[in-house]
Amino acid sequence: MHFDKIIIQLKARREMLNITQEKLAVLSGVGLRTLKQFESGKGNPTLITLQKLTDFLGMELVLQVKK
Amino acid sequence: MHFDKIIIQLKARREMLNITQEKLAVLSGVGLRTLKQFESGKGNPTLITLQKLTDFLGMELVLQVKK
DNA sequence: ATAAATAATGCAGTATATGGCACTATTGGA
DNA sequence: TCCAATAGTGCCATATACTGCATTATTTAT
Repeated sequence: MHFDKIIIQLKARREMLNITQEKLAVLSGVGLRTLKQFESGKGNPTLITLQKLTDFLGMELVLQVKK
Repeated sequence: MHFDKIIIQLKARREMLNITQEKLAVLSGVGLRTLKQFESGKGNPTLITLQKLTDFLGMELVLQVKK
């Protein structure tokens, strides 16, 4: 997939915080099905969906020029 | 909007490279209408759409822990 | 001031993301 | 090994992103 890195990072962060997919889904306001699809590499979330997740996890999406 | 920053950065990068929306749309493989909606603050692009744009612009979306 | 280039918007069809539910698969601990 | 918790998947309805086309608005250069 194109965004393996983002998936892995988000998953790692969630696990580091000891939060299940179910909790993250509820607390971030993202559907459980949507989160599952994203974390398992299927799915193509919208920016808003992604931001709901990263917000709750204390993360942010940053756009930067490739070096 | 939630992602003003990303929009501004992308737009700035496009203009710095002297590329019109039309060219960027064609060359990145994103529909012109989609790009316009995004840059004008309407719209909620998917990750794939966003990556088509950032790829062409030599940029990348990075996920990081907020400080 | 005018013309040309570029950007924004309305409309509408198609594709797909979202989300719930039920079920299966996998993982982790006793 | 067995059970409970967690994660993955199929189905499917609804919402919405993606897109082209035509049109209008705005910006830029002459």
